[in-house]
Amino acid sequence: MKTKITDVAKQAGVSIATVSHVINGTRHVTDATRKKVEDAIHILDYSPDISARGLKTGKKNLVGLITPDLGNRFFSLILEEIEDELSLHGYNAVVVNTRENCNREVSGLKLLTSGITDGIIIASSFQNYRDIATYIPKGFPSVHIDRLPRGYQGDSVRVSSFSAVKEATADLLREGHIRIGYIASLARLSSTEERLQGYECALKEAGLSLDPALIKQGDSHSRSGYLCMQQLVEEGVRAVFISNSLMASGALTYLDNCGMRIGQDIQVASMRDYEWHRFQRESIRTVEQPGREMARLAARRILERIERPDEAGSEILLQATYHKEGEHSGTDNVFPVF
Amino acid sequence: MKTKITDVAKQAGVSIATVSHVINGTRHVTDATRKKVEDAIHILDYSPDISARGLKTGKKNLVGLITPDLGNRFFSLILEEIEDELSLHGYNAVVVNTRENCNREVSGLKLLTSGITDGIIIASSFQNYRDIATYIPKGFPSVHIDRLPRGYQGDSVRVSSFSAVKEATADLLREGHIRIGYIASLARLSSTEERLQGYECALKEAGLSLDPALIKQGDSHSRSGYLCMQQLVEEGVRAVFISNSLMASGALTYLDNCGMRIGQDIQVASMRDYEWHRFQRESIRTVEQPGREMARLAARRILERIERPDEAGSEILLQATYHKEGEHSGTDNVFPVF
DNA sequence: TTGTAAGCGTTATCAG
DNA sequence: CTGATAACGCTTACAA
Repeated sequence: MKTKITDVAKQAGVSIATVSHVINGTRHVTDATRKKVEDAIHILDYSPDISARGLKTGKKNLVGLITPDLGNRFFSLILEEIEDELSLHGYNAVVVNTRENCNREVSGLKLLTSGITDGIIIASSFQNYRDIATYIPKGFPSVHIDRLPRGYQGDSVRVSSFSAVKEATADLLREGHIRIGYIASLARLSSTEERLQGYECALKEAGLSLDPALIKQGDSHSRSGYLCMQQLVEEGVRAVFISNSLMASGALTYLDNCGMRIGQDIQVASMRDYEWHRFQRESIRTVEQPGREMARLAARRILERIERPDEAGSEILLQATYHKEGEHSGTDNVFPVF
Repeated sequence: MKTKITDVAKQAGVSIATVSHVINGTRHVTDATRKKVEDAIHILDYSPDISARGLKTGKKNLVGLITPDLGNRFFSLILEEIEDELSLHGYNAVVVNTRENCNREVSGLKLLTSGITDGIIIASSFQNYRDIATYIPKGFPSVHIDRLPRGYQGDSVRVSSFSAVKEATADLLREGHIRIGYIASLARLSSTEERLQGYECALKEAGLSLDPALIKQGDSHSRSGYLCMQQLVEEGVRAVFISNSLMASGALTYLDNCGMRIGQDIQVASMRDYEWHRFQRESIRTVEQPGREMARLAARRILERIERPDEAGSEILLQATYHKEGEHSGTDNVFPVF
């Protein structure tokens, strides 16, 4: 049996109110009684039931985080950054990992919105907001991060990669590549769509038409990067854009395996979601996302919303940046994250 | 304002007891009233406050997970496996990421043991159990995984690498290597200690004395793997054992950078905590941990303990296995996890 | 300076 | 078959 506040009160010979007040420092008590209470707490190893406290006060000092893939360094990095920012303000964070599975996302959502947290930060796997809207109580503090389900109106923080991807593609075109392969990430995500549009727009402006055979649909994991790259090489492609780092890892593995030299036999451009040594060591052009900044902003935003739930939400939009080889930011980190 | 059970009762024109009972299917109601209640729930978008429910019932259907490093694929893999097993039994999982920081571990422990979960699974960063014992209420269902703080007596699941590491080291010795480098992981962990003992034991049995200069202390991250490997190479070492995969990644990066060929210029043996393509493609000997199995067992054990809190806890001990090059298990996965 | 008691949103035990 | 009501462990007026 876990000890409760009444046990402490009995042990200390005071009322439960007094115990509560010394714990929370919420009114003055004499040094003598304070000591008695503190001793009792120590003897009984008491710690308050935060669930009961939350029920009474409506405050939990906890924010929930729903992330699609903790095995992806991009998201675990975001998680770490959010944790840091929240703990600066006395909040804890708990995570639910959905693995891009919509059912798991729904059950995580139900869990985190039904009384244990003050608010949530979510990177949703859903394409349309209406499919999850039911599970987020109206007015419940929440900010969407990285991905924006269609139709969502409230708080969000994301980074636009459109311009940077377009620039990267244009750069490859400028060097004379006509047939540029594209490895796309999970189809239903807003980020996926936007990056692809950057690619398409660059082609269009160069007066080229889209070749569907050069656009391969991956699933954001390294395995699909490998397979898509294989197909593209068989198509005879000599330049490629890869729309996330995990798939880039798989793609590079394929190129290694078949002996193609990056920067020589084939030109590679890729999203760079996090520090990774191969990006430093090889001739890879990258589109960098300010992931940490996005995370910080999301954390601050959820805290604002928890404090002022009635204010209207809004979107924060950051920009990704294009880097030619050797121009990576954060080059102090030449070590693989992995 | 979140809708509560009284709102639903009012809307449906029944008592709150009835609402509760249709939600939980805990007594018979006529189809007519059931319908009224269900409609009301739907209209109002009601979902029960699990915190209040937990307060009343003492059941949360939630287990907390405390993990030291979600950026390490070893742990995110364990997390995924635990999630799967728990959800099979109707439980959810929430994670707290400590990043090997003892303060964060303590605050996570306080959070998860004080009313929101039914039990916890923890991979602790503490060396001695007494330093966290205060924060785990006596009798609170908990199982330790992967690492065993000194003095802990209850439920735990871990894998012993002693024999396998010894075997790996002996193998290198057998091939004529006398000066075998060792890159150790975080010093305070039981797993670190045990692996090092495997190495030392092999040397001793070969009649060799320990050379402290060949044992480098890392911190379990890839960066330290890089640096330690650099030092060892400067020591003139031509064979090395690396005691976790993350550090192996860093170490291999160093070897790449200075042009040393693995399996030729230097022999590498390493813990293999998860599937990783370089282990498949290069001449690296590995000591494999059954991480997924460990996770499954831990999940089942915590469920048992939640159901029967009074039974005595016990230790489950798995064995790591030594593999020479090309003998890796799970070779269907030739893709990098990363 | 301290204690009593109401109430947070549920479930469960009674009656009806 | 359904409705009042006590209780879960806590915080917080309100009293003393």
